[in-house]
Amino acid sequence: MFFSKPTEYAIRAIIYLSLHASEEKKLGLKQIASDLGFPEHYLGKIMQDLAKRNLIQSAKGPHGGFYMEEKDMEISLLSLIDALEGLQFFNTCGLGLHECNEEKPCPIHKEYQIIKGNYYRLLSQKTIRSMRDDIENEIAFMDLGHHAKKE
Amino acid sequence: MFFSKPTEYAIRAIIYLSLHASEEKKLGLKQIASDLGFPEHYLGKIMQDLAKRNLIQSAKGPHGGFYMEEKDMEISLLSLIDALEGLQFFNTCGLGLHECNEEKPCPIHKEYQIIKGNYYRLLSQKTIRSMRDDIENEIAFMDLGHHAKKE
DNA sequence: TATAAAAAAGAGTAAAAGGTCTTTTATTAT
DNA sequence: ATAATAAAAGACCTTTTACTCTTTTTTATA
Repeated sequence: MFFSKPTEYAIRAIIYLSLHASEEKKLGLKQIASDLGFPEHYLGKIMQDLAKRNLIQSAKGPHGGFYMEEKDMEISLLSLIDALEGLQFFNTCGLGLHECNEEKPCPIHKEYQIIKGNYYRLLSQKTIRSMRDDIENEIAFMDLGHHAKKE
Repeated sequence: MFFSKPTEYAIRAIIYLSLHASEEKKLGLKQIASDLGFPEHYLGKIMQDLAKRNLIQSAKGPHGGFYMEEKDMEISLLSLIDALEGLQFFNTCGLGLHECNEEKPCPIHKEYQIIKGNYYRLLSQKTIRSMRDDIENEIAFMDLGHHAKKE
């Protein structure tokens, strides 16, 4: 994929929160990790990080857990990725060359720039809210697969 | 970047060979590694692997080294990557979901498929020969940067 | 005000990726 | 035949990434 495991976990956990949690119904780490099939304590640190950066909300103690405020849902995938691992990817040559630019382009420079541009656009257009809405309207899906809990 | 270090080293070394080596003028590992600034023995294994797969030619002993035959230059970046690390990338969901397909697309599925398709096309169109020609015609460049040897 | 619930924090472990060093094998030229 | 050259092979080391286990802190509520 394009980004690291922690970033993948963060993105999927955030989308999950946006769908199933609220200030009135916080979700505990244990439940999120088991529902998504992620390693609990590892996800714990990632959630901590997200909370510290104020990208999600957290509350300690009984009936505590994680949730998102409406404002948190405005964030785009791009900003999320930027916050978590930076956007160096978009400044990197497709063949790994250090000296590659418009004046001295590598053999795939032009086309690769366009592809990165399209990906950049995609990531900046998709907000947590827009993805949540698509899932709620069954335009998009995020199956839990074999991790889904019985009803 | 999109692929692993070994694949990056392989691609750049192959392009370098296509430009500077031939059956009459083989290049030794030492020179290739120092010219490109890659770790010598690590590159050695990668070259071994390429030779074993018959993607480049190698000869032991005095005046031995690596080179490419004209036929070797027909290979595309896509086939190279396929040979070195496989193409799972192109079958992977943009959000890491296991269950993501046309029927149950993830929230970025459609756009991501298009981007992957464009990247796939780029990689299959660029052959070693086409890239070598572009560099020889100064349409493209592959600077050695500070690794370049003095003339 | 004690207790239990839950996140926060920290230290340690495991696996994968990337890289080094040494020995062996094949080839060429003397 | 021998010596030199260069790739092939193998064992090992280092760093980074991914993950686990334990302890501490905060907070709601009985």
